[in-house]
This record gives sequence, structure tokens and C-alpha cells, in this order.
Amino acid sequence: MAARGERTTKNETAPKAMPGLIPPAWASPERDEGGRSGRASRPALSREAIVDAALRIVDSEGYDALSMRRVAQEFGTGAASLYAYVSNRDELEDLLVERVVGECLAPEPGDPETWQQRLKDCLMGSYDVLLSHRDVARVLVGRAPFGPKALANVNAMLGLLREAGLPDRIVGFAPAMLGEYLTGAAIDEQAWQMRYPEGPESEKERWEQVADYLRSLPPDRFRHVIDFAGHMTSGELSEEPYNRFELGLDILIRGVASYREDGRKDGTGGGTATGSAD
Amino acid sequence: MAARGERTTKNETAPKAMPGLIPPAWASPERDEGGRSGRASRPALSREAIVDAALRIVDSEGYDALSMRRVAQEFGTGAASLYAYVSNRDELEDLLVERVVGECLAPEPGDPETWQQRLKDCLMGSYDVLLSHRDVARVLVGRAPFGPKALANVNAMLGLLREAGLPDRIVGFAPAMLGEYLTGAAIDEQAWQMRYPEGPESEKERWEQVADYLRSLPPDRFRHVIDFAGHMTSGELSEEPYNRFELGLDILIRGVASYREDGRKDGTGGGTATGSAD
DNA sequence: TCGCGTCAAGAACGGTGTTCGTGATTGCGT
DNA sequence: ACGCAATCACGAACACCGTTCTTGACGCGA
Repeated sequence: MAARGERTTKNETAPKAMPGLIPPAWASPERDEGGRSGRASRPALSREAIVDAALRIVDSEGYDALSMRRVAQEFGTGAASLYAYVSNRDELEDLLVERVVGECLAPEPGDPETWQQRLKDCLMGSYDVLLSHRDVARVLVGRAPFGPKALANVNAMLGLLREAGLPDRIVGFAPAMLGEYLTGAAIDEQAWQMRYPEGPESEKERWEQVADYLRSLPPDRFRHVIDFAGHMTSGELSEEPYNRFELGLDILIRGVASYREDGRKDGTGGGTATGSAD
Repeated sequence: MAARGERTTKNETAPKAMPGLIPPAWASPERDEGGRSGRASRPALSREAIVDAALRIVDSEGYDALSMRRVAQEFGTGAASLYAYVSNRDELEDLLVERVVGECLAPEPGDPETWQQRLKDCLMGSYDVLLSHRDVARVLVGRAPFGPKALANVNAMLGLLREAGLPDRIVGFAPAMLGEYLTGAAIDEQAWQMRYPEGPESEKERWEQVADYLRSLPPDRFRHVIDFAGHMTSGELSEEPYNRFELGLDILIRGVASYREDGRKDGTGGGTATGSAD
């Protein structure tokens, strides 16, 4: 359907072992030093390599810099060459999503004792993965998580929630909702980081600046905004590792857990979701 | 700050009464039939009119069709003419967001008795507003809701949650989270509608198609996905007005409510958020 | 050695956001 | 009443974008 190189079925596990940045072996414009091997015999272009390059560009220059021409430039060629391996920019983005989602670890049964904590760990790890790839989360919006890797994660989540004794309706719906929250939170956080591109030590200062703006609003309208400016900007969360995303996750998981049908079957019956409640 | 023609304050209500397409009164190169009024005295272009046109385009052709040239075409002129009133495409989108958010009604104190229901009503109304403007929700992602209209809504939400007896941390954080969920859910729903652009009577059929795809996956991996395919696609929610968005909202509000500090002060102490629980 | 089929990729097409310069128009000062 | 200066609309241009068409070089079988 897509292009020619799709049915290769063999090399798709080859670059799996490369976690970080890739040595620019195939990025060098002339690799004919091997003695005229010709371009057709060793393509250097492949779906994997193209997705690698795209992710590298997003990592280093951001999603706005991603374009067919820019990806092709990474291989020292023109954009037209990509269309032999990728039918479309949209398909490239699909592959990019699948690639990034593959870095997110699915919750494994039994690691922490409560399902709430396992869910939290999985999602916070995914959050870190998304943020480690700059604004790659923007590629996720509106894309159903139906690739193999994404579905594997969804499958694991479903198993987790199923064992927790939740109604089927909630089990089936929660993964989509958690994924939506994950994506939205990552995008928002990245947008803030982008707006104030100073060093990471000014994190607090950045929020304080926003809070000051909110406090400068006319007090007759916006009374509550002024009063809660500190809390809205998360300057008051304070506990070092406890950030906005985690708080939202706690809220969400508490909501899900409130539908539990029988209080027992798994520990922590009361209702507090994660222990970091107060 | 922005441009010159901003302070006209008079003619900005003129084109308000035209809901549909505009009679090409100001599009005609010579409209001097009114007696030489000239272009400066009645610009026909204004920030309001430009935002009107942009929203009209999104409504009728979708966000992908929105461009400076397309907006300018609505006035029978070139894209350059817009830059006197709008400094940027980004600023135009800011104004568009503010415009749409202005259509969303803030929760008024006292309408339904419980704060949960008031919150739900407000957000479901906003959801309908967003979906009524096609995929306009895509413009909202990554944009902090800090325009006057958006802040007014946030202010009202804060007041609502404040009276509900929630911890300050939760009060300050919940509006952002609810807004995030609202945007994400609207985008996803619209993306699904776009992928299957058939009539609205095939809503059920569309979900059933997706469920069938999920059920066709290899059963050894994806066991849970297959089992929950029906619930994942919301085919089983069934109750006519109870849709995916509402279920998510209930989950979210339950999570928020679980942080209430003293059980009384407002009705419905138990924990079920809205009554449509099970 | 010749010819053929394959595939990389340059050039081109229609689109985008944005800027610059020009030319018409208007209101004001005289 | 006239002319000038300031204003402002907007066509043309620039540098991009995604995508397609066509060319042409290459390896390989005959």
C-alpha cells in the first residue's frame, strides 16, 4: 500500500539497540569511499533511518523544524528520495509516534504492590520520555494509539485496571483518558519551557513571573485568579519531585479508583490513591 | 501596540449582523455608491472582522484550510492587508481562541445545586461549543488560557471549587487540568469524526468498525484489548446522552472531589460525582 | 557488449507566512 | 480652494513547505 520498502520484515529490529544519538555514519554526504559501490546496492535510506533522522531533528531543533526537506538534508539528498520509503509526511509522523511510544514502558504486573502506583510509575515514565524529545508530544494529538507498540501499552494498562476490580466501562475508557492527559500535559509543559527558554534553574522564577502577571489583573473581576495565582502556577507544590503532572495523575487515578466495585482484592482500600495524598 | 487601525472603536460592530457569507459590499473594488466614503473612513477590515472571517473559514472548511491568504480572500484582497490589523498568524489564532472561549459560558453560582453538576454543565457546554466549530480545538493546544475571556472562566471555576471546600492546591490546579481534558477530548472526537466523514447516523457503526479492528488483533498479545474492544470504543455506553466526554468528566470530578476536606458544607457527600454514576 | 528495468533525485508546481515598496487617497495647513 | 504630507491598502517578491513528474545513471541478465 504505502511504498516499496515496506515488506522487508527483517531489518525492522536492527536499530533497536541504539538508544541515544546515532553516530552520523549515514549522515555523511559521500559514503562512496568504499569503492563505487553505487547508491542502489546500499541504500543508506530506510524507513528506520528516516524515522531516526526525524526524531533527531525534533530532539535538536523542535517539531517546527521538521520537514521533508530537512530530513532529506540529513542524508545529503533531496526530499523526493524519502517518498520511496515513506508515502507521506503523515505516515512519517505515524512512524515517529510509534517510535516514541515504543520508548514508553508498559506497566509490568507486580513491580510496586498497588495498581495505582504501577499506573503512576508507567505514566510518569512516559511523561519523561515525551519531554526528553522536546515537543514531540505535539505529533501525538488526534492520533489514535493504534500502532502495535501503543496497543501493547494499552493492553498492559487494561490488564492492570482489570485486576483492580473496576467496572468494565471504566477499564475500557481509562487508558484513552490517561493517554489524553499525558499528551496534553506534556505539550503544555513544553510550551511553557519554550516560551521562557532560559536555563532550568529559573523554573521557579518562570512560574513566579506568570504568577505576578496574574496578580496584576484588576481585582474586581479576577478576584479568585489573584488569590490562587501561586497555586495555579504550581509554585507552591514545592516538594521537590512532586510536580504538576503528578498531581494531575493523582487526581485522575483517584477518580478512576472511586469506581472500584469491591473494596478489597488489592491493598490500600480506603480511597487515597497513592499515599502522597495530603 | 499592535497596529494603527485598532482604536477605531466605532465600526467594529458593523459586520456583526451578517452570519453567513458576506455580500461582497466591501469586497467590490469600488463601493463608492455610498458617496465617496473612501477607504480610510470605513476600513471594512478590522480585527473583529478578520477574526469573524477566520472563524467562518474554520467552521466551513476546517482548520487546515485556514491561511492568511484564505482569510484575505474573504475580503477580496491580498494577505498583506491583514498585517495592518493582526501582527501575525499566531496573534490571529490567539484572537480566534479568545473568540471561541468567549462563547463558552462560565459556571454561574447557584444554577444547579451541587458544585459538581455546575462544573459538569459548564464543561459540557464548552465541549459542545468547541465541537460546533469543527476542529477549532486544535488551535487551543499549548496556548495558556490567559486572555480576558478565558481568565474570566477560570476565575469562575476557581470560585466554584473554592466554595466546595477543596484544598487550595487542588482549587488552583483543577481548572488547568479540566481545560486540558476539554481540549484533548474535543480534538480526539473531531479527529474521529473527520476520519469517517459519513453522516451522523453512522456514529455507532463507526465505533463498531473500530472495535472490529481491535478484535481482529492477534489474541496472544492484545488479550485485554480484544476483550475490552467494545468498551474502548464506547459502543457500550449506550445511554443516549451519556457520551465518552461525560464519563471522563465524571472520573475527573470524582478525583477532584475526593480531596474535599470536610464532608459537609455542600450536598452529595458520599463520593459519587453526578448521580449518573452506574 | 548491449539493452533493460530499477530507483535515486533534480526540477517544478502550487501552496504557505511574511516583508517591502509603491501608489492612491485623505485630511490638513495655508 | 489648493497643494502637500502623511496614511494606508496591497501587488509582487522571498524563502520556505509537501508532493509529483521526469530524467538519467546504475547494476544486472542476456
